[in-house]
Amino acid sequence: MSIRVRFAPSPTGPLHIGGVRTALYNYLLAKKEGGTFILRIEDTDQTRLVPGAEDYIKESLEWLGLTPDEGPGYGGDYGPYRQSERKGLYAQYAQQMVADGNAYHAFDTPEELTKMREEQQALGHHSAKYDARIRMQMRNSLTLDKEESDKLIAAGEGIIRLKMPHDEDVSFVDLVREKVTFNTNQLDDKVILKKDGMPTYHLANIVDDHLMKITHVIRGEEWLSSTAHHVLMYRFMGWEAPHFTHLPLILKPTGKGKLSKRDGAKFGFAVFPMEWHDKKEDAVYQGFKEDGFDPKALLNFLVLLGWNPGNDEELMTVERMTELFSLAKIVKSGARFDVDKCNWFNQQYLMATPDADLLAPVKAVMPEGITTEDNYLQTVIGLMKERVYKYGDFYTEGSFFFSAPAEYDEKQVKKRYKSEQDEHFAAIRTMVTSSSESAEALANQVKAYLKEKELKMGVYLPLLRIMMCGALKGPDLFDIIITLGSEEVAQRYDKALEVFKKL
RNA sequence: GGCCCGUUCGUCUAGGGGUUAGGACGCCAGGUUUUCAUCCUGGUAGCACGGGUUCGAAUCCCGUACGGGCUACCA
Repeated sequence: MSIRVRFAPSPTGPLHIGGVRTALYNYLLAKKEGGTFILRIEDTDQTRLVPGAEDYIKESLEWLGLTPDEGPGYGGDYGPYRQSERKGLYAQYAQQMVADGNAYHAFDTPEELTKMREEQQALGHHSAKYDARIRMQMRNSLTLDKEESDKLIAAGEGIIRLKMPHDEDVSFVDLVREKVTFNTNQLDDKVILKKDGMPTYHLANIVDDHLMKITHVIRGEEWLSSTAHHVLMYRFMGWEAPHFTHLPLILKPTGKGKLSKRDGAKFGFAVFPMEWHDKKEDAVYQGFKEDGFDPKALLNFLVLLGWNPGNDEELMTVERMTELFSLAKIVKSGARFDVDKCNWFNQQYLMATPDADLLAPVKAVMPEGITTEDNYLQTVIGLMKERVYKYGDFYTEGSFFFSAPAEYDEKQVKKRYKSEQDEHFAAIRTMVTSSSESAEALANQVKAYLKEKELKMGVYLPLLRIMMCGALKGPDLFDIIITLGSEEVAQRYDKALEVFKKL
């Protein structure tokens, strides 16, 4: 049987980086096994829907290259792929479970539920569950007489809850954790069909996974605790359950807890694939795309956060990941998000990408008002690419390619500059402002002069660099001079010397 | 609180009864460079703790501690 996996996000906001990794693992398994990667939108909670979130998810997946084989807008024989459009499908299964005695109608109001929880809390039961012990004290089709209950159901009142069997161990195999067991006495009677007729996650999930012939469920660890409910429902329906794999969570770089939406701003990096404008909060969350990451680098970093190929390979294309991927090698424990390593991956990709291919993404993140010839920018890219991490760094780290230095490293200038050197500077100026055939030729010319006059390279060259760049950093000095062009070099030269004299 | 899952360098991880506990990021030092970066070489640093089992435990078992998740008519 062909493998079918799904990535099933809820369109309640932007796609979190943990979700990206979940999508990636699903994608990799599908591709490795020649299976199908499905996108399913889990929008059963109408109150939490966020406009634009679904489009954001799809755009993000496409930017990352994780394009679904089936899904809303992608076609497929098992649609619709949006749960809200499948609304009519779910009730019959809930009703079947009721008919079989595995579920029941409940009529408790939210107030009654709150009251029950408060009472239980007062009795010393922490976060009381609607379970076997409690259900006989509540208003439902199990406690009310049939006539009354039927009347309420006919009036469209109530919801449907799963009826947990008494004291039964429910086990399932998690492909990374092996056997996991829950006792039904610890499990609550989960709501499966809501007042508005929508299913909850639990029902929608098993119905759709079954109908869509999903073979492997790969999802975050937050679902591990409710998997016993799902397993039980498959059993109630007489359906074969898919294989389960629960992924360890991605944790904050430091401190406690899982990586959250706000950690991006807190630690200074993106936690979303693309920029997200939160209208409700009137806030903008940064994205890896806008931050200047190569999606391939992001994926490479993410794939290793919770999985390894079993050897020392780290730099991998998606094709290579696909070859090597295996659920068995997924790690059990949570992984901290390490910004440094993420940057390092991007740098590796940057260095391996031809300059011409970098042109477009670098232009895309250039600040407004900065316009350059493509040829010029490509030269800058070539010179700068092994000293930057992200696309935006070409501008910030290589600012001297776009405007003359506004200030100079005073300390370094004072250490080296003396006005007696002016005669030599005049001579060097002539060399660097006349056209040279190459950086190498110019370098030889200047160095020959310094040697002839018995001057120190360690004094003149750094000063020359500071004239051009403002500081002791950047690519080869003579490459910079050639790239800048004699006119610009002359201007910077004169301006800098003037400043040097006053220091 | 209850239930479930987990714990190897600071971080990501390999190893899964006998290893000098391996790699990568970071960091440090040296080399290369006029500088920064790249690159090369070297270094730093780890099996949470306590009991078992065993000739022998990082590895198996139990407990403790710590971390994580769940505990909604959210997903």
